[in-house]
Amino acid sequence: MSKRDEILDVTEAMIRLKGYNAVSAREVAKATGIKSSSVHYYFPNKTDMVTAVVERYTENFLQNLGEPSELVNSSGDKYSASEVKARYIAAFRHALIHDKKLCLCAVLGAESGGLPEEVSARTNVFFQSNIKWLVTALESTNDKAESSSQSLESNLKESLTNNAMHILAALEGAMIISQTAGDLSMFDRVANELL
Amino acid sequence: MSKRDEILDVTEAMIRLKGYNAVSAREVAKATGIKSSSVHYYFPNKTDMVTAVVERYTENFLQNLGEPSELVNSSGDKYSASEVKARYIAAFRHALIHDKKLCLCAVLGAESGGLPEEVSARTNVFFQSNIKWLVTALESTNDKAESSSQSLESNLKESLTNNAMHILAALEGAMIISQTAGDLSMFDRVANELL
DNA sequence: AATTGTATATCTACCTATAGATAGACAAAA
DNA sequence: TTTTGTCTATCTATAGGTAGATATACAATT
Repeated sequence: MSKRDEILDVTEAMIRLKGYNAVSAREVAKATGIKSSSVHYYFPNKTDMVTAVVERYTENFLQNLGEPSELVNSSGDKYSASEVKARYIAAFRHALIHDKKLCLCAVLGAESGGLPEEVSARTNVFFQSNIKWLVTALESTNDKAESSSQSLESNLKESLTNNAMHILAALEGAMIISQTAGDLSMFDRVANELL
Repeated sequence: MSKRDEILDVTEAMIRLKGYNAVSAREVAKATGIKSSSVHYYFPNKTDMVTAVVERYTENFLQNLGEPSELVNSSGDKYSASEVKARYIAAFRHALIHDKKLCLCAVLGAESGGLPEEVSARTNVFFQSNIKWLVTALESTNDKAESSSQSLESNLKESLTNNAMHILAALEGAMIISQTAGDLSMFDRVANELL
């Protein structure tokens, strides 16, 4: 792996644990075996560095979710709404249980009032593209009645969007609360309510 | 108001905007019209100061919610589950819309891996007492079937707890996402899904 | 083959600003 | 005359960032 990628890895991990302002170039440098001035060789300033981290995180996250249109289960059938949600939940669950860290954008979003604009803008892109993914994936299922009460065509998309926002919000919140409580099972209890 | 309370107010507001590590004694001092050494007169160190902020925030929040047993509507009837949830949502809505800030504990929870233990412990107390409040308030309503599918007595409480965690998580997440998006209406769209 | 040039990646050394905190003077109030 | 609240002055550590030396590798030039 390139040194640049190592730097991005370490920076991402540190932010996901402690937040933007708790991460310094010196710490990142120490963890990657170089000096802080060498970190500045790759990323002239902290804003650039964290912007790159958020962009990479968002790309990887969406790539891991896959194209909403290509979601088919083992029988080759289109996903049901429940299957879409389960797949989506699994992505967040992996971040929390496997990485033992929060979602990068939950952390940055919580600090967003004090971040460089470039960083908070990228954080928002993560949220918006997640909502879009969920809406698209849920739209292409058959059991559309699942999502809400309305059935007028014009309200269906809005209703799915509300549902998508709700799912994203609940998962981000559940990660924060269960991590703070030191009780990761709490995440699953919330996630089960969403299916 | 006492200088001590002014300091707590300013510190709380700053953390809710930018996070723990973006707040300094000097900034707090400037905003309260004193010098940073005078801040240390009231709070020997930052951990003490923020611990006091979180404790006060939690007390005020619970006090504002009121005793779960005393929740009665204008007709003098016990609250329905929907009314309990609406009341709970209103407390978070006030923080976001009126104060124009996130929930203190959403911010601190997101940074919890890098906080002094005293602070993260108090943050967890906020979450746990909120869950307890919600469970108690929902328990004392009549329409218990609302919350989930199980009906065995032993599972009822667990089911209510899951529901409470879910509501808390969704509200905390919704605050973060809508604040980052600069679109506070998103909060209401998520909140409506919870009723 | 030896030499030179250039890009890449790293270092040491340093600068300025700020963070958290302390010591001790001073003034007003109780 | 002790307590309360504030100040000035200062310390040490760290943050973010820059300048400029150095080393290495690879290519082009003679």
